[in-house]
Parts: sequence; structure tokens; C-alpha cells
Amino acid sequence: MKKEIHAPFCAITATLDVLGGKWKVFVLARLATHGILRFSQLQKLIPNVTQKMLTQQLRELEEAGLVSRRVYAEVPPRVEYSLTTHGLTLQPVLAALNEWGNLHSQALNQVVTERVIC
Amino acid sequence: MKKEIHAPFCAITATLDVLGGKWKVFVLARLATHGILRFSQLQKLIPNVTQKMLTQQLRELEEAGLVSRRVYAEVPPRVEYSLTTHGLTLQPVLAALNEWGNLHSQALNQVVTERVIC
DNA sequence: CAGCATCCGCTAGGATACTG
DNA sequence: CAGTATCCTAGCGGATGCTG
Repeated sequence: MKKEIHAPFCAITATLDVLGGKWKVFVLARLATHGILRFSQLQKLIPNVTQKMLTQQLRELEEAGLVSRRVYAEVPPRVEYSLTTHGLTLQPVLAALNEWGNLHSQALNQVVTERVIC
Repeated sequence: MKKEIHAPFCAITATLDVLGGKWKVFVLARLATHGILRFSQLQKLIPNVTQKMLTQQLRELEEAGLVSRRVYAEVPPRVEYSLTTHGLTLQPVLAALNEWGNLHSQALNQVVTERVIC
């Protein structure tokens, strides 16, 4: 079932929409390096993120087909997140963004005292 | 003069901050393909953008060192914008975003009826 | 022509409390 | 543990009008 888009489509902005949320790149990066993570683990690995935000961003990433969500019927509940194969295709993009970000901070003559891997 | 950043620094989000504005990638893309453009030309090339927004985004891009602004002391006034050498370094990043955006729209089984080059 | 100045609505993002 | 359910706020983006 194809979804018709009649509005003008720009591939670049489409990508930025997907990465647009405040925490999405963090989620993607964590899942890329760790493989599978539970909700609580993601929350620990991403400083300052609230439950609401993490949930929301995960749902949006899931809907975009980048993250898969697996629920175990247990008590207490367990939910595991991982990247889909399609989510893995984002890695070169994230790498490009990362590389340019470092270049850019040098170009602005900024001294970065604390570097966050994300 | 180095500018100290004491907050945690993430290169990816730093890049997304630069590209974050709603119209910035359009501006960058237009300048990349056309070279030098006046304010009014940019406005014509970017549908639906308001003066306020275009001015604001241009100022931010200028401050980020990506766009250079040249004012001619004439009547009526003329202002020309172009990419700085640093701004040109963004091209591979934009290319990566563009490529993935096209891939992604296919993965979502979307029919794109109108494609905007940006 | 290339802009400021002003006002204004919307919504992304956040704080807090509650639940299966 | 992994969420929902409210409520609230800052600020992005937009509409409109004025000026050197």
C-alpha cells in the first residue's frame, strides 16, 4: 500500500524530519553501538531525557521504521529496542554529521572541554 | 580567540543545530548551485519563505560562518549572498542527507509526486 | 530593495503525578 | 519496569506594517 505525497518532497528535509527530535540521534547512536537495549538502559545512557520524551521519540522512530520494539509478556515488564536493518542504513549519515560537526567546531575556534560520543 | 564550551559537546547535534532552521538547507542548496544570489532572488527561489524568516536564517548562517554577506552602497540597495569556503564543506553532508532521504521514502513505500531539488 | 518592529498562535518539549 | 495522562511554557515560525 503506497502512501501518496502530493506536497512538494525534499529528500534532505525528509531526512532532517526523521532526525529532528531532540533525542533521536542519541537513541539511534546508543542502539547502534549497544545493539539491543531496554527502556531503562536507554534512559540511563541518555542524560537528562525524561520518560515522556524517550517514549515519544522511540514511538516516532518505530513508526519511521528505524527502530524495532519487542515486548516480553513478563512481570515486571521488559521491552527491548534495537535498530531495524533500515535503521542501520543511517550510520553513514550519522558519521557524516559527526565528522562535519567536529570540523565545524574547529573552524569556529571553539575549545571543546567535554566531548560526548553520540 | 578561542571560545570555550563547557557544556557536553556532541558533534552530531552541533551539525543539526546548524541545519536546524526550517529554511537553512534550502538557502544552502540554492547558494551551492547558483553561487551568488541577491536577497530577492533567494526569496523567489524558495517558495513560501517570508522576508523575516529568510533574513533570520541568513543571519544565523552568516554567524555560523557558512554564508557571506556583501552589501553594496547603492540606491536602491543591493545585498549579495554566497557560500564561504567553510559553507562549501557542507556539500557531502547535504548529499548524504539527500541520498538517505530518497532511500527512506522508497522504504516507506511512498509515492512522491513532486520532487523538489534542494 | 532589503530590511526592522510588532504582535500572535502553535506545538515541541518538559515537570509532575499516576498505573498495569 | 515501562509506560500513560495532564498541565505548562518558551520560542519558532508566521502575518502584517513601516523605513533608509
